[in-house]
Amino acid sequence: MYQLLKQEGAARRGEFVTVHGTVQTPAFMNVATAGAIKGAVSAYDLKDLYCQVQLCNTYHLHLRPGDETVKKLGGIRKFTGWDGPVLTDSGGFQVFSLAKLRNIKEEGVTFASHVDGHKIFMGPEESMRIQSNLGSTIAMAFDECVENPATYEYAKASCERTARWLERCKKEMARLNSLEDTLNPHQLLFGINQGCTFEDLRVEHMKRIAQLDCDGYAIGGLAVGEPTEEMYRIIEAVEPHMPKDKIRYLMGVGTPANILEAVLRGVDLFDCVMPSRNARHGHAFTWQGCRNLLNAKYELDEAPLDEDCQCPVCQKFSRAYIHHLFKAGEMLAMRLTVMHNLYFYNHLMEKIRDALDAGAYRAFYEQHIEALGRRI
RNA sequence: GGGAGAGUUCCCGAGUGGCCAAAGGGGGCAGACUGUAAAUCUGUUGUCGAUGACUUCAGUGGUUCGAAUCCACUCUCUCCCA
Repeated sequence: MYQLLKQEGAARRGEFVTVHGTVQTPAFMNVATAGAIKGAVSAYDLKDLYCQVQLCNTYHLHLRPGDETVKKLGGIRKFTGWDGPVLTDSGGFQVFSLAKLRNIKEEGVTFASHVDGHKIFMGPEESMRIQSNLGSTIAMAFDECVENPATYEYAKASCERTARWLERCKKEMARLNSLEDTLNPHQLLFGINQGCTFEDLRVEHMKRIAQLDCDGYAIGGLAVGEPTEEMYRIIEAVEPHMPKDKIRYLMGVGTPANILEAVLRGVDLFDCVMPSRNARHGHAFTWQGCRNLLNAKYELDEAPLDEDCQCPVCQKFSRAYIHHLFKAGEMLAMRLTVMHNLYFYNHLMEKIRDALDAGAYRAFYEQHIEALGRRI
């Protein structure tokens, strides 16, 4: 359950209590799609990085190693060695990202496996069953993440269907949670708001799913190619209609600046592949902006990735060394940079919470928003 | 000493008369990445006063309207025989 501790404008400081641990919000979830954070970072490292919640993916784990297998091995938390809360994404986003291979109907979606091309059918019930087998703390509703741009007609039909799917998810989850051999009888369900960039569809959809009394509410289908200002506009339109006593999760977002902006607009929870993916591609996030360690200018730079960072990587290694590791194709380059970036994101959230606790979020925002968006 | 082959742009390597500033790799330089089919993708990589000009394919000289490509000699390297 979510408890609002403090509010400053729309920005919220809260606490989300689950059977697998309490999450201090605003929080960032570290993305471990197939059960591991890419870049050779294990659950073993996550404590050092102040990770609170790990996110795993239904579709990927269903394909490999198989959700039944994960269940036999004690569930996703035991399997990956991470004993904190885990949120599993529903596979809805994969329907979108595997766009060329899909066929969407009322019952669900048929699409081709990216591993071997075999046909997979997934609907609300299938997604809930898989997530139940994975035994995550939080299951996400099975939704359709519509491409941008989309026509009004398609967006309307799609988000109405997503609302109907949520009702089915809720029903199936209640059934699964009451089964005797379920891994987590207290598995939570988050509903997902859709409606593309159409404010009226977004609001209407939000009002409708708010009545279903989910354990949390997510805003999905943003940061999929629309201008950033559009995203902020949609959050502002939807937020007043989100239940105050439920946690709010902005899916797949974002840059450090995006997070500051979204917290300002009342969002509590985030996840994004950016800190890990960009790290693998040589980019380190810092309080002064984002730097590309591949650049020749770091060849003789003995400073740490971020002079203001207390992470294990910045305590020991120089930009010059990490630059060299990237040039030499050493996997340590990725590991170190991913670790730094995840620490940076988690630490950024901690600073945001500190500022909210002190009633000084607006000042914190003003102080950092410009620098965080820079490229250095 | 005799015979055979080879020298191409930062590197490897294609090119055997004009469509060649020269394929393709690699490397270099930069960019992208937002619920991860992503250790991936894109651009660029002779010089300049730049929709054109100039210099370059070991060196020198030659044949030709035109040469990285043909000829002669020189240099260097590799292999085989002594």
